[in-house]
Amino acid sequence: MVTITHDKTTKYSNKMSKNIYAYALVREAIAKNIIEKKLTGNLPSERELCATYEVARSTLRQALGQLENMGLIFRKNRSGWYVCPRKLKYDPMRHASFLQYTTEQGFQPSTVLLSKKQIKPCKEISESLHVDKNTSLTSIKRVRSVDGRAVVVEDLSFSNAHLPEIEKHDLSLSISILLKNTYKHHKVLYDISVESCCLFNPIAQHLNTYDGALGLKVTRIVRDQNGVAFEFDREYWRHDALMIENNAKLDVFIQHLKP
Amino acid sequence: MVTITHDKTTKYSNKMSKNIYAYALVREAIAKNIIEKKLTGNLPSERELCATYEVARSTLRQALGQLENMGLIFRKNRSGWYVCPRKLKYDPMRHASFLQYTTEQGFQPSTVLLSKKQIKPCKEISESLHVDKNTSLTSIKRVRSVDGRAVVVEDLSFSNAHLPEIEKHDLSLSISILLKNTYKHHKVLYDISVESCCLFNPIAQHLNTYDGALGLKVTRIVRDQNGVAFEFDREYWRHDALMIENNAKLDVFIQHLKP
DNA sequence: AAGTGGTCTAGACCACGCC
DNA sequence: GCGTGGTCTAGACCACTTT
Repeated sequence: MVTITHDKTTKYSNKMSKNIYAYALVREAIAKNIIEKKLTGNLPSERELCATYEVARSTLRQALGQLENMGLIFRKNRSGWYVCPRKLKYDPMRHASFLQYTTEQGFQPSTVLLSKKQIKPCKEISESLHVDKNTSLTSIKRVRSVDGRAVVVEDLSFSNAHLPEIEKHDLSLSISILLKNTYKHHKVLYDISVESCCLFNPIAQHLNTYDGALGLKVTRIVRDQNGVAFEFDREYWRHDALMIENNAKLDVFIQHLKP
Repeated sequence: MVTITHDKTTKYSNKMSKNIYAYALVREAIAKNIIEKKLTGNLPSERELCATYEVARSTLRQALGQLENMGLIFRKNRSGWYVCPRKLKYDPMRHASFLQYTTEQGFQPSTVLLSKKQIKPCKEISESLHVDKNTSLTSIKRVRSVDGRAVVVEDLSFSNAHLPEIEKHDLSLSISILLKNTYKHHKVLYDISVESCCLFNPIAQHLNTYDGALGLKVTRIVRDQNGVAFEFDREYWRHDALMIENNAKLDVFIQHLKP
């Protein structure tokens, strides 16, 4: 049970004044309580919040939905609303393992391998890796968590020709370490793209969220030191778990790479 | 007026079957029509769609909201729902002007200067630019559009000391060209961060969207060839207008930059 | 003036988590 | 079995855009 501060004289559903709507007032009131740490852990139940702010449940849920979009709160399926933990900072260009950058930031990481199989590439992958659509690729799906909270589903496809016997390794561990130690890929290039997306089942289920939840989709094409693409990654992140960060790099150097 | 295809035998509000909910069925039906280009331009009115799919308006709006999160449709304030144009590809690391990369992709760009003033830095800016909190900075706000659709609000802060008389230039034009031609900054480094966010007024209004709409926040710290930070940018993008893209760069080179 | 989306209500019942 | 959030309805009125 959590008690929250709330000015009893405020009529949150009084929509007449200055085009300020009830859901916005409720949103701001709850946001204030979260930012000032008066609200932590789980929120009171929706029906309780309705009573507190004197609004209908759908109005309250509009406010909660926006707080969710802001990355302040999230829901566990049918169990309640919770204040979001801090975001993980992630540099998709950096040659660092999930284990490394999560522990650097004080998180407890874990990984579960969902599947491992041989696939034929879809159009996007065959074009990106420059392989024929009948080439066999090793495909693995993994879900990765920080502090017990699932944050990303990865869908990785590897060129068997480029990484012989890749399928025989333990692929729930760090791929970047495997590339370094077994395949001697110390120099790696990335093509990255990031966009806003929706998470649908079954990905949403793996992330303990709902069908249609907000996400961030990160796509990576990994190349060896000669520029040959050998790995295609799709990462579906919880939108509220992630801040993409990339530190200064010299534009000039990049131009030197294209002689 | 737009006619849409729709299997008349499907009862969209029959929620009993296989945990498939009405809003998900409506969402998929409309998405299919958009992807197959049977729906273009503006959608039928909400009340019309309610009748078509035999659902209540709030159920329909849940479906529309998810299609909006998917980046398939967007709304113009109280005028209707529209199919989204294609996304702009944007590389925040690249030393290219807005004019350049939009026209490269076949868009018609435009920029409006909203304000230009001298400010004192907030905590985040003073730390990023390593300047005292009493230092005066030139701050400009701009809104940029492609094909007449506002897509990003920029909030740029420049170090006056580093860019003397910056305030005297026409700041609705390209800053990167100004840096090159006037200040001879041919080599520039960036620190970038990207995260999901909500757009609130007045930013939401500049982007012709609603208070609480989804957005992407891109933060950039720009440094000169010596690594000295002289510009702090905050960019608030429509979430449905943008795909962040960054092409392959050698990790090794970056390590060489830190001797 | 008519039509649109935007806000809001007061209910109802369901599916699932937790005890 | 109780409490939670999840889905859904059928209205009402408002603010704004379009005609």
